[in-house]
Amino acid sequence: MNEMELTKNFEPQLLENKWYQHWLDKGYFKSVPDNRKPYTIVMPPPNVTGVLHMGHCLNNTIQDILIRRARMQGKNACWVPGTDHASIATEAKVVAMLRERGITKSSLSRDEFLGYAWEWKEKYGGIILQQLRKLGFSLDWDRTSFTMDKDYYGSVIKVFIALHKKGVIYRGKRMINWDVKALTALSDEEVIRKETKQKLYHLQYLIEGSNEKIVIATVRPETIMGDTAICVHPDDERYKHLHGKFAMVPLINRRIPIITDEYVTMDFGSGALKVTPAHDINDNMLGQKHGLEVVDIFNDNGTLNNDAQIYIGLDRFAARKKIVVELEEKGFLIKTEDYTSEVGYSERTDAVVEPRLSLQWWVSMKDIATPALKTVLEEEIKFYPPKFKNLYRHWMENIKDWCISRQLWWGHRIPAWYDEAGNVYVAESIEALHNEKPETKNLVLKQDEDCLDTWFSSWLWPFEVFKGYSDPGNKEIKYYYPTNTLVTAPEIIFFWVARMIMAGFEFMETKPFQSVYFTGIVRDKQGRKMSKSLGNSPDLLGLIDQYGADATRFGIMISSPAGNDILFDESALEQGRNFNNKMWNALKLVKLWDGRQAISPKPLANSLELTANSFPIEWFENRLNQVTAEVERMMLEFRLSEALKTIYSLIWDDFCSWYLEWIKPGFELPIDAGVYKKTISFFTELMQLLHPFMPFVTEELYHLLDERNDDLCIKQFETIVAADPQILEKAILLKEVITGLRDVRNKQQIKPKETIELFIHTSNTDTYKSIENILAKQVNTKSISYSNSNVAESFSCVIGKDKFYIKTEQPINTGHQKSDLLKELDHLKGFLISVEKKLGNEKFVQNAKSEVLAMEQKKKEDAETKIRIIEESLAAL
RNA sequence: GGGAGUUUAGCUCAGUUGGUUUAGAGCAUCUGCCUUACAAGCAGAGGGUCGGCGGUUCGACCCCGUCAACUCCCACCA
Repeated sequence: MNEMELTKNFEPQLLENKWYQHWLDKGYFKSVPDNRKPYTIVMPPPNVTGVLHMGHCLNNTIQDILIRRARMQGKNACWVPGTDHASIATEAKVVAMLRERGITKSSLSRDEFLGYAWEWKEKYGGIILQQLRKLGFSLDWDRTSFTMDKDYYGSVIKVFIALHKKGVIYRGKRMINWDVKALTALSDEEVIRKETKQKLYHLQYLIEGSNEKIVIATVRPETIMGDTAICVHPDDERYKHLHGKFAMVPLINRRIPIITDEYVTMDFGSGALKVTPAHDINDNMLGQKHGLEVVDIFNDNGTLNNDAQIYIGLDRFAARKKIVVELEEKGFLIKTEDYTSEVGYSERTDAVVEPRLSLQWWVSMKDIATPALKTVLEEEIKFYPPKFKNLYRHWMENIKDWCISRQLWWGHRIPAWYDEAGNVYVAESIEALHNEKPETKNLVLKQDEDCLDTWFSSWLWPFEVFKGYSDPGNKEIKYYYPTNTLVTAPEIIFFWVARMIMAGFEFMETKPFQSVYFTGIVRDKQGRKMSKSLGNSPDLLGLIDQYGADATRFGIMISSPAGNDILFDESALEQGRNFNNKMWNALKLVKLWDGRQAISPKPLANSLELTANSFPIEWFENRLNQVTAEVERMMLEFRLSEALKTIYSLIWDDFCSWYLEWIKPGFELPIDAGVYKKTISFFTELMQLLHPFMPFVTEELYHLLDERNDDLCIKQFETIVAADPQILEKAILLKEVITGLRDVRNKQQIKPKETIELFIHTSNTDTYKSIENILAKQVNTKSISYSNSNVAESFSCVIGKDKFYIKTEQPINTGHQKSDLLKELDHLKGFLISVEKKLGNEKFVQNAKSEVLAMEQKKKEDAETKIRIIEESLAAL
């Protein structure tokens, strides 16, 4: 390859498509069971309605890093993609799409509607999966699953039946959260509670048979028509004389009893509570306890019904306004105050959720939660970061039954049939029912209109993508399950993570995954969560176009320590792009030397004789070993962003800034062939280490570095070799000396091109001799010599325990030198005092470990030596 | 109301069972450089009494208590 062909900067766009297609063509991402150890991740299925956003990018980049690394470590890596049918979200999209075409859902039959829905799904449902390819994700696309695939659908139904048979699923009339916009029940988890400014209205109800009035406080005056009691605390002296009496509901004059219950807080409002069992969870509980009548005054869509008697057909909030006016006119409203409380909103439609009494299907959770709680507490499933364990435990210990029926068509239809007498029959299909119970053949049966909560299908995801329930004991489920790591957002720990663990134990008799990595939530610079409604999500595809996929992956990973929220800042992507460029330019430098190689005078590898030339190689080899081991440790603890930082610094600082500069031959001089070869091999190893994080640029450079007959993507890591600490220490000294001398040059304003004469006063001449040529090049000396006495007319400085004299043409600014030395002396003396104090402390000497003691002793001696050298320098000035 | 978390350089964060020279990185800032890969760069530098107070310890960024600020989760105060 001719260096002229290499562009000035790295240009990712074309390469990315090229390499992704190449990887696919080679089938690198495909997995079939074999003799290797499996490493399995099931991707959290995005909604079919979804488009790529930051959350997906973060989430899936993490998974891709884990999967790619596992693949390169010789494991059979299997990453399963798929989508979730997202019942309520998709149905809302389809309804909106139909509305644009002038079609209402109610004008369609169920089958017609589902026809449109499938059409929509086929057209838009794959968009997000296509977008994921842009980021280079190494998913096994042949395994793409969908929660409404035929077999998957069948399994969901079978699971329902199995749980129903066990009595875990039941039908019950309970208070549910009703979404008046989507016209469906919601689970508690789908309700978002938000602080909402409201008014607290104080209303007076007339006591029957007297002129006395009782005052209650409410934020929902429109529900007074559903009142069936007033409740006071039994000990409340103010109301004792009213016990057992009746009050009249304003405007409609219904006679309701005054009851007592300790539930009532005496010092809130007036201490009297209106009880509306149909429209409030607590009131309902009170109603049940006291046998109160239930008057439901709302229609499904949140308008008032006939039982409300007044304002029939009006929306609840419109009715509230009018009722307040009327109550005021008629003297029932005595006070209004501002009041803030939490109001529930539908996660999907943002409508204010209406508590409502309704007949729904439920999953009894207590029993199935038990093993799922235990497995996390005992860390058979490990959470990263561990703080989520507590959250999980708290929820699981207080778990409530799960409402799983939704009044929607898009989803898994509940396999229950009703006869005309209202009896319920649960079976896989009408045919199955007839077979099981032949007597049902003569009945007129109607299937339940509702479908199941989306999460009732996605809780089967980790095993059903391998057909673990529909085809139990098959080869794939045995091989891939339990999966290794689940990577997901903490927001869905209850929706999904907890339920998957329950399903794992319930249906597969074992956990679904070994560990769960909770990512942070992506926020904007102001710390706000990224959301569609705020419009603060950046255009991810635009960013990929602008910076490249690798830079995007880099940017998002470098700023996301496990479990911490990440503040998205485009400058991180810039850093990623610059990193690409840095590596690209390093490649250009190395390629410049290709064809300009000189034969190595002696073999470098395994050479026992350390020549000055071989030190950079010796060092980098060890440094590489050291970092490789560090990265491995970090990866095992899921400290991905730290691992990336470490590799970044290894490449940028150690390789580019130090190593390449050290081996760089003089202007237009040839490079030692052995050094060249080693450099290519280091570069290759660096690319391999980085590859899981930034797959495209590394693959490209891998191929540009040398002729290859394989791809980096599947190149196996070598076993980790221990690093030699002595060589590493020597390099640290060398770097320190170079930096220190450059600092002197800078401060003395010695021009970069001007050479200096360097004299070293050291007890360790051999060490310096072996790295002399590097030192000479790096600080631009014309000579290096060793001297144990002061060098006249020179500038001196102390680095480590050695003293350096610099002679230059320039006049020396001793003022600078003096103040620097004094500053350092000050610091050292302070330090020495603290160390001496420690060593003078008898208790320290008695209690501290011997290593610690020895170290303190050494600190003291070192400090004393340095102080002596500096004082000498000062005296010589 | 209950629970959890956070507080370290101007900003974003590391700091792995309390002792490796009185704290590290990236970004930003300052100084000098178009030096034979890279100005999207190179070489250097400055910047922190680790939120406040108290305690345990020979020794605390790290453990305990307390106060303050912020964040999140859960919960039925109308």
